[in-house]
Amino acid sequence: MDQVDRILDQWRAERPDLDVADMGTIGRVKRLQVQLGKGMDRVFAAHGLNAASFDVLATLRRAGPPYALSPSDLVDWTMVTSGTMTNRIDRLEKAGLVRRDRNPEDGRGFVVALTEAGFALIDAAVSDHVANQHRMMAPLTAEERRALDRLLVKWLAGFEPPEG
Amino acid sequence: MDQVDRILDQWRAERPDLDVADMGTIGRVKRLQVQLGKGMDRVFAAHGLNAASFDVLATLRRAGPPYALSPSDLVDWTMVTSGTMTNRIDRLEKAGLVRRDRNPEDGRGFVVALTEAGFALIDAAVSDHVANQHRMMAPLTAEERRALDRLLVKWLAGFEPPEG
DNA sequence: CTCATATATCTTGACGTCAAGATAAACCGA
DNA sequence: TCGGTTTATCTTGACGTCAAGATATATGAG
Repeated sequence: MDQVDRILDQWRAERPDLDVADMGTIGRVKRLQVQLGKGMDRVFAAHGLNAASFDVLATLRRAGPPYALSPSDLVDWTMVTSGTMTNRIDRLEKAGLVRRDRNPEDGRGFVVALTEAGFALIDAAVSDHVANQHRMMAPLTAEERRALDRLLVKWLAGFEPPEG
Repeated sequence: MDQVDRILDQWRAERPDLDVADMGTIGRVKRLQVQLGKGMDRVFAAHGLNAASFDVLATLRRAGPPYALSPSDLVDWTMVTSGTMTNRIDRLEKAGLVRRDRNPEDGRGFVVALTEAGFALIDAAVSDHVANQHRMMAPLTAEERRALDRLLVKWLAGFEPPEG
């Protein structure tokens, strides 16, 4: 009997006409996301980052050399709007973790590149981050994790059709 | 090969020392939450609500008669801070969907009560909401939904221990 | 009865986000 | 070459949220 069960019981008492089984599953996804977010924020904060700045630095890092992408590329990878990305880049630039260089191939735009400090910071942070994610999966066995991931892949495919 | 797989492939190429399987699962939870949130927002907007206002009205509605809770009770049910709840109540009060009545049992506080308009609105909205959630689960079979819910219950219990 | 402490709620200031629109440069057909 | 269209990026204004602290009332030990 967790908090979600208590909510469903209330609905069943007040609105017995509704089938709230799916509400429970979706509610648990929401609550898990909140808890996972808090857990990840702690690791980011230990490196002077937050989820937004980690997201950008990690995207640049895993893109490989020369660790530089246009703001549009970053928007495509990160599920945020262009206005949000402008803010994120502004903050990271002030912190000396990225640089804006004129895009030699398109005079309308820039490329955002990791600085040396940015590279060192994200490389250390992502190691801690992965260890932390591993700890947060502890309630599930290896087999359960595989089963869960398979179900999430199938569900997510209904919203973000896989390509290629 | 979905977007999460592409991200994991990048990490495996750039940082083969990291085991990123858990990152994939957690990333999928995040992306699902974003997609589910967008889907739910559309239904809320159709009733002139957003996720924040729906959350409060639904909590009051499912509490049963007299559809009134203290701000503290609302905070306990909704995973937000007291400051956030004050803002939410302010907006709902301006919209005429809830009322603040002095709490006869505790002069420090109030009870927040659904108005007639608030009751009618949330009762209609929640019916649409449940139907919408059902549609968003369409990618999974009934059996898969049960399996998924079971796994989420177990995982979430690691963060929010069940009581009673 | 009184005062120290606990509790309930609200206020303030800072973020991160989005939608919509502004700006500027590239591209392309005629 | 030139002007219209497309694209890349940034700006603006409005929200929702949180952390920390302020305010007001209740409670209880003496």
